[in-house]
Amino acid sequence: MSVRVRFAPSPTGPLHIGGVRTALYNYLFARKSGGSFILRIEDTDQSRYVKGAEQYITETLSWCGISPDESVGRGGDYGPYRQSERKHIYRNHITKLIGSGNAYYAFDTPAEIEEMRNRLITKGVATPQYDFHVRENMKNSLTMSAKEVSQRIGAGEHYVIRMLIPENEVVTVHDIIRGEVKVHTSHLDDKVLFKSDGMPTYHLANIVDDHLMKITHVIRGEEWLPSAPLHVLLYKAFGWDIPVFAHLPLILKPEGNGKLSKRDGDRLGFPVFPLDWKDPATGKVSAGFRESGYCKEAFVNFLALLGWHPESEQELFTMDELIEAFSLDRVGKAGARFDLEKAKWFNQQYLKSMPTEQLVEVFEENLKEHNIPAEPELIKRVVELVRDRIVFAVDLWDHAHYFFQPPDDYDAKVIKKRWKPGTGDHLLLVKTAWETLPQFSASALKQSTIDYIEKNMLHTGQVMNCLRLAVVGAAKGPDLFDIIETLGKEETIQRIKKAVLVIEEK
RNA sequence: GCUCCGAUAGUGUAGCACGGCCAAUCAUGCAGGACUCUCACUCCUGCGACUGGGGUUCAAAUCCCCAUCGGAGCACCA
Repeated sequence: MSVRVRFAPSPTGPLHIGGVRTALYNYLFARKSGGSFILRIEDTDQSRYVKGAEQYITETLSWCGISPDESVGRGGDYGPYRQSERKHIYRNHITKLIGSGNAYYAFDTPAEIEEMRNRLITKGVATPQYDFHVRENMKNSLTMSAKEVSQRIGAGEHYVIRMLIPENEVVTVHDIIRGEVKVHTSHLDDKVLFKSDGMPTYHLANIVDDHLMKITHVIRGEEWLPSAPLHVLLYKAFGWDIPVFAHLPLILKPEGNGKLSKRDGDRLGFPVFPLDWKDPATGKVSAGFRESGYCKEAFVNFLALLGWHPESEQELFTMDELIEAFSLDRVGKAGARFDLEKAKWFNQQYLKSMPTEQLVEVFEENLKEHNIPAEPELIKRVVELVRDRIVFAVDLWDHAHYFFQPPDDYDAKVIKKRWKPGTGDHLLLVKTAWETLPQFSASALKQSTIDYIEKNMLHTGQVMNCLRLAVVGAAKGPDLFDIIETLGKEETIQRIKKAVLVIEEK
């Protein structure tokens, strides 16, 4: 039987990176085993539906290179792939469950349930829930005649359908990552399977769809582990084969305790979403990795290693290499802490191997934004000079803007440390020496400068640092003579004259 | 509170199913150094961990028990 896995998000907001990782692991597992990866939209809760969320999910997966074999957009033999379009299917199946005595109608109002809970609490019951202790005392098809049940339903009375949890059993969940997880049914409650609005709950819809879509492995977040026993019971009640489970460890916030949340991103200033997300209600924008300058390869690579470790010590993976190396039994059990530094490191690694042309494209955009026209040759040259010192492609501007616009101020700290009486004169004399050079090349400039320094018994740093300050405005950047050669004779001379004038005046 | 899950350096982790090769891996981070006009890059060196307590054993990071700490779940949400 061929492997079939699914990613089944709810369109209630932007996909969180934990969700993206779940999708990624499903995808890797499917590809590795030559199986299929299905994208199913779980939109059974109309009240929580958020416009644009489904689109966001699709766009995220597409950005990451995670392409579903079957989905709303692509279609497939097991559609529809949106749960809201599968209502009738759930209806049919729940009827079977009632027929076999595994589920029952319940007419209790929310107030009545609340009252029941309060009663249990005063009796000292630790977990006041709708279960075998109380179901015989509630308003449901277990306690009333078939006639009364059909009368109530016929009269249009609101009702839900609940799972009848068997009383004294031990349910075993087989999980690739965690081994066997055993839970006694006395701790489970009679979960609602069908809501009074005519929609199934997650539990029912999920099991029915997974079975109908022939899902072989359920790979999902750890937050589902507690409800896995219920799901096993449901498969059994239907008489279906139970898929293999794999509950992925949580992604933890960078510092402190708890799982990573949207608020952490806002608070600490880093993205927790793959793409920018504009909340349709508030208009607030949450930052995404893509817009923050991460390349998709780095993002995927980073995510893959968040909770999974390959057999080798390899850290840099292409998607194909990930598929090759991935296996569920090497997914860790403990929560994986989100480490932004590591994410940056990945991005830097990918930036290094990125073709110059791609970086040039980014930088051309930057220049356009700043209304600076420039020759393609020059742009390329600049990108080559600074590309080693950036973490994000968008950093190019920070590291290269001075090639296109003269500094408008000079780093005060550097002035204080390096600029001595007489420095201005030296710079002007060096400049004069340069002007007589037959060629304005880095090597010639360097030779000429060294000659001057030696002849006047100066220290290298004394002159060089101030030259850099005059040309760049700060103590940073690539080789000074490369910068000057790139800038050209006229521009360099202008900048030195201006710098001496401005700094000596202070 | 109850149920379930987890715990190796600042962080991510390897090692744990089959106990000795573990004076514990790799990377990141940090510190120092080399290079150098500067910032980066690169290279070198260093820092730093088996949550605690019992037990089993000749031998425990690894197996067992307890404790502690942390997490998740406990809806007509998914």
